Amino acid sequence: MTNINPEWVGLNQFDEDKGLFPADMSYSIQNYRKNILIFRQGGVCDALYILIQGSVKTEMITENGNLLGIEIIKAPRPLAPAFLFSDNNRFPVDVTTLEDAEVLRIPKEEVIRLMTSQPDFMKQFLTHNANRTQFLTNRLQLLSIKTIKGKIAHFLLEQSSEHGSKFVINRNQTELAGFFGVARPSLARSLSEMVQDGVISINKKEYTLLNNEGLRELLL
Amino acid sequence: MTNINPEWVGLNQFDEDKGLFPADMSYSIQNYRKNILIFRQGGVCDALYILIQGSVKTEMITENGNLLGIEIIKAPRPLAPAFLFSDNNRFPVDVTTLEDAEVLRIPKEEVIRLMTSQPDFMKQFLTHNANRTQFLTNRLQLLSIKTIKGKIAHFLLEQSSEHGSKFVINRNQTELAGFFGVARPSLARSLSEMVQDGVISINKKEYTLLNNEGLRELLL
DNA sequence: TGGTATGTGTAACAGATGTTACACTTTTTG
DNA sequence: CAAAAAGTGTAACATCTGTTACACATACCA
Repeated sequence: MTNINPEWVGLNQFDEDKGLFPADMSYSIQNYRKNILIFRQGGVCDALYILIQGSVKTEMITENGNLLGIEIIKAPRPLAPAFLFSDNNRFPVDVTTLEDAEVLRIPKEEVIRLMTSQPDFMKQFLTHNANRTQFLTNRLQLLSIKTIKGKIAHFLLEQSSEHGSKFVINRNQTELAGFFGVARPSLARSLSEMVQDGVISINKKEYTLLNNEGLRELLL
Repeated sequence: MTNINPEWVGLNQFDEDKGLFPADMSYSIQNYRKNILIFRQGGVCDALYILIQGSVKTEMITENGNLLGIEIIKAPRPLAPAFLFSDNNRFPVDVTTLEDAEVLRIPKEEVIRLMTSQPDFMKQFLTHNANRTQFLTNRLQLLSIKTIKGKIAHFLLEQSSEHGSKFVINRNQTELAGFFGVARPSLARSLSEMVQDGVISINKKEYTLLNNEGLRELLL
C-alpha cells in the first residue's frame, strides 16, 4: 500500500571509484547468498556498509509483520549511511538480499579516519547524505500537501521550473499515482478536472501548464 | 494549513561549545534587524550559517506567495546545514528574522578544512545531519500512513517501545492533530473510537495500550 | 496482422476526513 | 474564588478519496 518506489528513493551513490579508498584502509567484505536477512531493524549500526555487488530490499516492519514500505537497492550504494552517526545509531529497517550480494564493511573509526585523511571521500560522503536529505525534504513537502490536485500542482510546478511550461513526463498514471501515494482512478479524475478547468492540458505524456496562478492556488 | 510545528522539526543543535572552533577559524558574523529576509529560496548556499542569537522563521514558498510550511528556529542552531554539500546547493526556503539576530558564517572551504582538522567538529556536524535525516525518515513514515487511526497507532507503538504500555503524552489534542496533519475533531473522533474498541484507554494525558495486535492491524 | 497486455477514462458507490458549531470541562489567571 | 481562557467531546453535514467495475484506446508481440 505505502510502498516506496525505488526510483524515487535512492538517487546518488558512491561511485565505484575504488580510487576513493586508500590502500591501507581497514575493511572487510562479506558475501551473502540470496534471500538472507543481513541487517535487522533496530540492530546497532557501527560501520559503514556499502553494497558493491547484487541487490537487496529494505523493509520497514512494525515489530511483528506488517510492512510499511519497501525499497530496493542495487549495487553500488551505501546502506543507510546516515544512521552511522546518529545518536540512535540503529538500522531503521530490515535488509534482505534479493540475489547473491557482496557488502563492503568499514568500521566507524576507520570511516572517521578516512574522512579526515581523504578529503574526496569526505566530500563524497557528505554530498551523498546531503542529497538524500534534500530528497527526503522534497518528498515530505509533497506528502504534506493534502489534496491530490495540490500534489499534482506541486509536482508540475517543480517540473516547470526546470523544463519550462511544456514538458514530457515519462511515467504512466499508475506510476504517478504510486509516487503521489493515491489511487490511480482518483489521480485520473483529478487530472481530467484540471484539464476541464483549463489550468493544464495533456497530450499523451506531454503536459502543458496553462495557468500557473490557478495551479498555485491548488497548493492551498 | 500544513504548518510544521517547530517542536517536531529541529531537535538537535550545535552546542554553544565555542570550544569546537579553533582560534584561527576564518568566519564572519552578520547582524540582522527584526523582520529581514536573510536568505531567499533558491539562493546559492555556499557557506555554513549558524544562528547564534535571536530567532528566524523559514517559509517554504511556491515561487510567488503561497506558504507550504513554516518552521521557527531559535538560536543556537545551524540553518539548513544539509544543503551546503548537496549537488543542488540552494536554500530550500526563505529565511526571515523574527527578532534581531546574529548569524555566524563559515565559508564552505573553511568548513571542509575544519572537518579534517577538528574531528570533534566533524563528528558534531555528521551527528547533527544524521539526526536530522533520521527525524525526516520517521516523519515521512508517519505521513505515508493514510488513516488517522494508523498514524495514531504508529505513534503510540513507537512511544510504547520506549516507555512501556502506559505512558504520558505531554501534548494536547490540538498539538497532536497538528503533528499528524489532521483536523482536531477528526483526531478526537478516531481516539474515542479506539477507546470504544478497547485497543487503548486514555485518562487525561495518560495513554494505556490494551491490545497491541489490534493497534498493529490499524497500520494496514 | 491479429491478439494480448497495458494503459486510460469514467461512473456509482462507500468510507474517511474536514468543517462548523456548540456544550461542557479543565486550567489559568487576576 | 471567580471569571476568562484553553481544551475536549460530539453532532450534522460537505467534500474528497478509495474501491470496483467496465469500456475503450494504445502499445507490444508472435
